[in-house]
Amino acid sequence: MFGTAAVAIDHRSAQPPMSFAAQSSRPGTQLRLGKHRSAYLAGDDADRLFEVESGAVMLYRILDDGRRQVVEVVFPGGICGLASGDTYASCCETLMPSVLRSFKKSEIDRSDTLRTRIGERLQSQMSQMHDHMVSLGRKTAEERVCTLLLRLQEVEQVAGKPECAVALPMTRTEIADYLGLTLETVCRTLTSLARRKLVEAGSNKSEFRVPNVTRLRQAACCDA
Amino acid sequence: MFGTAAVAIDHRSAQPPMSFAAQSSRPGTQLRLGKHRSAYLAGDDADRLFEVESGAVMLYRILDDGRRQVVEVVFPGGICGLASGDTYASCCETLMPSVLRSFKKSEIDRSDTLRTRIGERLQSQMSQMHDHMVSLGRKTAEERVCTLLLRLQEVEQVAGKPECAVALPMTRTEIADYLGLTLETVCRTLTSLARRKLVEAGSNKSEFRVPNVTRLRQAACCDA
DNA sequence: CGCCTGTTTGACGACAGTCAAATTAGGTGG
DNA sequence: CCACCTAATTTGACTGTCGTCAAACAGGCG
Repeated sequence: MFGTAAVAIDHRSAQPPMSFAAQSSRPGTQLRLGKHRSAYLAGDDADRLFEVESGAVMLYRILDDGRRQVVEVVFPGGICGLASGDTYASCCETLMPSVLRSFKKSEIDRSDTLRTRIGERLQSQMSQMHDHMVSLGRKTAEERVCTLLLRLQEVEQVAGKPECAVALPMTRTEIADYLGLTLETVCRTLTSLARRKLVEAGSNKSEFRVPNVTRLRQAACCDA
Repeated sequence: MFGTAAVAIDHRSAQPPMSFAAQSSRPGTQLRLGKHRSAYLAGDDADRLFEVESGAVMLYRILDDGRRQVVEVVFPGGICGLASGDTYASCCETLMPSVLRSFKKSEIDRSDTLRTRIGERLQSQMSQMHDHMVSLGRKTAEERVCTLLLRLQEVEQVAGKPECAVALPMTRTEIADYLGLTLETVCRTLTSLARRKLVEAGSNKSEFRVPNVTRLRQAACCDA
């Protein structure tokens, strides 16, 4: 279903200007991708690991009948490209123009620093995956959407944007496939949240303001 | 909600006889636990990592209102006890009498071999978590149950039991909390599978035979 | 034997999915 | 700049799967 033919995909698409600190001094090679580009597809030879430097990517799997589940959304600092076999089990696609740093498996085996760094990152990603499984298994549609909004808000805070605006760097379909819902349910839920002033629609369809984080947190049923 | 008081829990309960190869030569300390015992609880000081040597454990989180989600089921060879903060975010409980090997964080930092070994394990666990998120987000009740049965069957195969019998080392409630369903739905689904001869009830309520793995795989909608 | 826990089955309801149509946004070319 | 086209989003009506509530049943142990 996902052949290695896909490797041909666009490893140097048109790219907005971006600058990064200390990028030349780091190991690995940089990979700049436009919006909605694949870094790799399920079935590709899993010879590389990636660190997201800027932007965001999603990892997803697709069932034979077309159902899709986004299993991870990875922001700067996060790792993707892990595989237990010798091919990737998931596809990796950018949500926005992104820069990835790619490391050969052999390169990693040789570097202690790299392995340690990756190990640390994986711990926090595992924890986030656990959170997300709670969402998928036990939360209502509204709670899932609120949980995602809070997560995105947190990411922006960390990135140094202290505003209460939250950018949704995903289409409704992508959100739905991440939250285990349909796009219609995501729409309805966002509308409902807006009607009840838990969020306020921004200028853009992919931007919201959160007037009261505490109230949103309650609606998300977050213990975290 | 989950205080460290719980540390008092039963770290030396009655134990059936078990023997392990080369256990004395390995680092870390052994922890023998009876059925339904906690190795740690959410909120406990996260100073240790565990490897399951025999038996099986589940990791779960509980929401304030009591909803529970089992986020991982870990079989021999698997790792648990990872934490991104300084306390565990999940609870770890045995599904059956089990032996864990526990390592101090400091012990791991000092050992390359240990870190490498753990890293490898984590890759396959991440992959299984991805699989499970597909179940939770996109599969029907029946597909989830079939997927779990297949997974358990695989585990038994690896453990060297080439029979077609599958032991369910979990109560219906635990299965439900793992699959994001209710125990009633799990019951009904198992009954339905049995009626349609996709599984055959064993002597024990917690044992099934799988007459035709291929048919079960189709019912599980597995691409893997 | 009786109690307790776990499992099974049934009746009913609700939350989210499906199907469909309307509306909006974004991008392209004249 | 505007018209047009396509993709994305929103909303509505209806359906179905699974959850809820409840009761019966089975098994293990004192």
